[in-house]
Amino acid sequence: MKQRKELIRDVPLLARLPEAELRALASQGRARSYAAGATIFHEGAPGDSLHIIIEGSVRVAMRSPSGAETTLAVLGPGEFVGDLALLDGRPRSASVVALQPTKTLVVTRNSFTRWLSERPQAALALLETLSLRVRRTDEALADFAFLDLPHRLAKRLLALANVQSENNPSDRVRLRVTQAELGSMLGVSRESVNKQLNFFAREGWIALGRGSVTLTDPEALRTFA
Amino acid sequence: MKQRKELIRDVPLLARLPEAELRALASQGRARSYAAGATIFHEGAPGDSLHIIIEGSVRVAMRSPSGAETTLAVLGPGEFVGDLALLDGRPRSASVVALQPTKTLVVTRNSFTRWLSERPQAALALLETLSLRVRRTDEALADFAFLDLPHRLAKRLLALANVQSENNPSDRVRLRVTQAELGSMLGVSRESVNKQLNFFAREGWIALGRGSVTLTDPEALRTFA
DNA sequence: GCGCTTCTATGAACTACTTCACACAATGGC
DNA sequence: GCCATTGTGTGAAGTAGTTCATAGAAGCGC
Repeated sequence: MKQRKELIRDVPLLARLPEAELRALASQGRARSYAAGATIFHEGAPGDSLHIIIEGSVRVAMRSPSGAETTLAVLGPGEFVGDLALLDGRPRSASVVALQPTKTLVVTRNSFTRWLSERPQAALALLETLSLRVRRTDEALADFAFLDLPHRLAKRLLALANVQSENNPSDRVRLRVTQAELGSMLGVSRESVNKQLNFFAREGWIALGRGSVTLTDPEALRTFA
Repeated sequence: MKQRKELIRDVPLLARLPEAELRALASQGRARSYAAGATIFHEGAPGDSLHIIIEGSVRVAMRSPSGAETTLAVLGPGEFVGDLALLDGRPRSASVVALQPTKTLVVTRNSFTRWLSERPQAALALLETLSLRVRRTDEALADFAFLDLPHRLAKRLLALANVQSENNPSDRVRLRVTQAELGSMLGVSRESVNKQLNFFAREGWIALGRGSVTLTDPEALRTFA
């Protein structure tokens, strides 16, 4: 019980709520575990639960009619997925798959909406979080409209580095991501990502490994993007 | 006074609130008028007000470093802009320009947040609206990643038709939009839009005019998209 | 009514991506 | 240790978009 409450503390959205309210939400949740590669929920399915990620990481993705996939986000501990279906009652807008063995805390719609309607402050915090999300997505949309692959890729690498090294401010950040994954995030082919990464590497801005990209000169990347 | 309250009734977001609460919000708002082409607010500016559109229409757009523009949305009476800056306290994420002579009802941050924090139901309704917005934007993002111009264009025409003919369910919808505007919505050049529209026209699905696109066979367009 | 501006139309040359084909390297299962 | 799988690297050919140039038509200001 103690542990769960502590974990929820890390959720940016909820971190500022009084302890008693945290305890109330935590007590409603049920822990679940997923193996690497397991699907937490499918795009289009009816949704009545919110997952707070306790451990591991997940990929949020949408599928095109023709079978291609685009990655909307990769989320880790302290973040949550499934809130949309909960708030507006519609089917899941995207699929969520565990990237590693992952533990989540599942909160059902009933307990969440009851909890939320009793706590105006939580609703305001959630509004703020959703606001930021709309901003980020709008920005991504603008990037798609304006920027070519080299610049989008540079931006994305820096964004990934930002997320990963929040507590570890070392200069050389090593991103664990494949070129195919980058392609699916950017809406381009794996080959194009490869060629562009090799260009960055020849400039000395990054170093490539199997399944990893290491930013050796983030500053140069930033001025490029 | 009566009139203002009636107008707010049309805002989808707020339409289900009890009358007394509507009156409370309306009494906080101040009417403002903008000429066609006037800027309501600028991307990057500090934002402390929400605009509810009473009359006319506005274009929400972001600008690239190199000066190009992308249109995120075109909104009409009953819709609102500026909510993000109000909810998360950040600068304006996009610029808003009046397309026609436009009247808005301006609500300041102070009165809005006070009003909102006293009304849990309103917060829930807003959460639902923002949820739907996140969904729409994510979908737009997926369209950018998956679809080529012909399909994106077809989809956009249908979406515009949907918005415009909510009350007018006639088959032949006439959209008042220039090809340059379509290009800025889709992130492609005006010329590409032109060529694709002409293809649709040759197929007999639409008819073109100066500053307008008329959907003559929406069904065919839909099966194409 | 005349001219200015906005909008549509179209072709030619260019570029940034795509798909396909293939080679090779590292890792994991057993 | 071997094989199957997953990931990277690269070139050739194709294509969907770009920019640039140029033209005409429609509306608007006065």
